Amino acid sequence: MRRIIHKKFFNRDAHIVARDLLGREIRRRIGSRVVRAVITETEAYMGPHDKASHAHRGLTKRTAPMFGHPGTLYVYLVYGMHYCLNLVTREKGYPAAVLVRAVRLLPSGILINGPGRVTRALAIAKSFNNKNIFSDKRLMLGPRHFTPKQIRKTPRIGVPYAGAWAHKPLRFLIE
DNA sequence: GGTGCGATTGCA
DNA sequence: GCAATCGCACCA
Repeated sequence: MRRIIHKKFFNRDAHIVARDLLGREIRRRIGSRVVRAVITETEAYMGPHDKASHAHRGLTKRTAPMFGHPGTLYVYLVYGMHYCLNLVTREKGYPAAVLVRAVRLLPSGILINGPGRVTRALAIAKSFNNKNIFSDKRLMLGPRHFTPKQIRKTPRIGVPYAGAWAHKPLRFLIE
C-alpha cells in the first residue's frame, strides 16, 4: 500500500515529529465529504519523564493509547467538554505524542486556533481514541503543502504544573 | 466510595 | 475574571 507518510514517520522523538508535521495536510473523511486542513501548530510530549505529559503518571486507562504503535491516535476529553487530538510517536511501549493545536482549513485558509477547536472543526471525538492514522479511513495525513522557512518555538500552553518541563520550548508553530 | 482537577473555551 | 462539565487518577 502506497502511503504519503511512511509508517516510520512517527517512530521518532516527539519534538522531531511535531516540527515535521507543520505544513502537512490532515484529511478527515466524513462519509463522501473530505475536510482538509494544514497543520500549523503542534506541541511535543516527550515521554514518561516529561512532567507535562499524561504519561508521566505511567500506564493508566486514559494514557494507554500513548503506549501504542507509532501513529496511534490519542484523543482525550479535557475540562469535561473539549477533545484534544494527539499522534503517538516513538516505538510501541514508549509513551510520547504530538498534540495538534492549530490548523488552517483548505481551501479557505481559515485558521482554527486551539486544540479543542481543531477537534470540533474536524469532527474528532472519543471514537477516534486508540485508532491508528494508517488504518482508520476517517483520518489520514496528506502531502506537505510547504516547508516552513521559520518555525517559532515557545513553551507549551497550559502546563504550569510541569516544573522545569513547563519552560522547555516544545510548542512549534508557523508564523 | 469520595474528591479534586485538567495538554480549554467562550462569555461577562 | 471565571463558569461550564465530566472522566479519571488518586486516596481511603
